[in-house]
Amino acid sequence: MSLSAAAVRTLPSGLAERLALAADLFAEHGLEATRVDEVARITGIPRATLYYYFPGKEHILAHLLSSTLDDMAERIESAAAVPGPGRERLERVLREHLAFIASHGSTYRLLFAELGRAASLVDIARGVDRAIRAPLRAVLQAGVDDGSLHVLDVHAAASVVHGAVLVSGLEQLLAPSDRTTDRTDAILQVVFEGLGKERVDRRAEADDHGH
Amino acid sequence: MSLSAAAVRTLPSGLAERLALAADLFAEHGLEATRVDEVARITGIPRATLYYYFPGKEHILAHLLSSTLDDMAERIESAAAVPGPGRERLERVLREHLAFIASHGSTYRLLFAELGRAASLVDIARGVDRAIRAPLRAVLQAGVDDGSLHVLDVHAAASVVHGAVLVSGLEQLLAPSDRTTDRTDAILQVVFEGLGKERVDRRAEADDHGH
DNA sequence: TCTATAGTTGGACGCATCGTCCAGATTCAT
DNA sequence: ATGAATCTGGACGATGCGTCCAACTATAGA
Repeated sequence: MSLSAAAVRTLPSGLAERLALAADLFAEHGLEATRVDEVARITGIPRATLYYYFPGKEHILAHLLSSTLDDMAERIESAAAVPGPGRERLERVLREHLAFIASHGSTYRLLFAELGRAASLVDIARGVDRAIRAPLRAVLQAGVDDGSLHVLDVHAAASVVHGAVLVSGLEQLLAPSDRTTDRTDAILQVVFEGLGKERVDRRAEADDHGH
Repeated sequence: MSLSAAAVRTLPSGLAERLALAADLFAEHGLEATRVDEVARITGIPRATLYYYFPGKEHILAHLLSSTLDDMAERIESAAAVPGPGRERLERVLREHLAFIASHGSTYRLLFAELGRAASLVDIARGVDRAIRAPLRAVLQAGVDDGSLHVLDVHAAASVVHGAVLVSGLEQLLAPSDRTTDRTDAILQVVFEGLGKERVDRRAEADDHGH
């Protein structure tokens, strides 16, 4: 919806479903190395029909990315919407984001690959901002306002957190583990506590002993 | 050198130099959308000569990425090698990394774009690990050992920090600013201090007053 | 039921670009 | 000077994109 790649003609929902089958293809080979014939074969949608709905291959990909982004936006926004202090909302958003990467691995990789591209799929960058960055900034700001987060520069913090989750999440994809939860906790620990030494550890719940 | 893409024949240094001119091309259009004829035109190296040295287009790209990685490895390793507490070495590495991204923008974007790709350029991932991740883990571990860093999980911390710097750095590329230093400081602040509230704020400079 | 309109498809086509091939040119060491 | 290695122009086959169109199917209205 949000991308300029939006179909000139409205795409029947049946087709939209079957198109999703092509995501892995694109993810594995990249945009150009993916053959339109392959997409047609995998999805069962005739080539001519693909070109009936899309002006070209890259628009098929854009549609896939776009709908993935819509999914993500929805999940992240609803995680962000749960009331509570900014700090907790942020944590929820980050967990959701990590979970999303884990479940949509292949598509997410693509999103990430096309992200830097200056050329054709620019709108993707906008979509990423809408789906991820904006909600991130919102909860960060909320945390600043209610004093539950230590944030001096919301914009910088959003970049840092986004990158941290993105790269960590992708790394988990490459070296999958059964202890996903542990890893998630480890990532969040770094994000919240930072790497610097000086701090009063207030979470006296675990083993620890004040300071 | 390190990548399997290493030329079958040794590449004359003259060509290597002129080849660098093609980096922007690849960066802007991506691997497949970059025409070999364009590469030939831009670099002044005849097409036949390109194919004399490289088995194919993607190997040209791999060579570019590989030598960029070598540069980066050198700079980051030397930043990491300066003696001192782990915490300071880490900071130096991160600043170097950010500076590198800023100066090698286009190539770096590509590196990042091809990173997730499972297919042809796998070795790139290995190169990134060698050039960035390994030094990062080393200084993090040093910080753990000498007590200058607060790190529970070196691997997770390396991912987080890498992602933070990567994404923040790329973002600076897209929206360049004259106050690069400020931004760098803001990024490092988040990395070192984290987002959690509870801490003894040693920077008692600003207006604040508890909460 | 008939018919017009929109949706859908197979198949052939033109075109761009890749990578190959090779004959000839150039360089370089002996 | 001569042979070997390096380099280059140009032609070629193959592949895959996107276009085109004629035919087929569904649907809706009369």
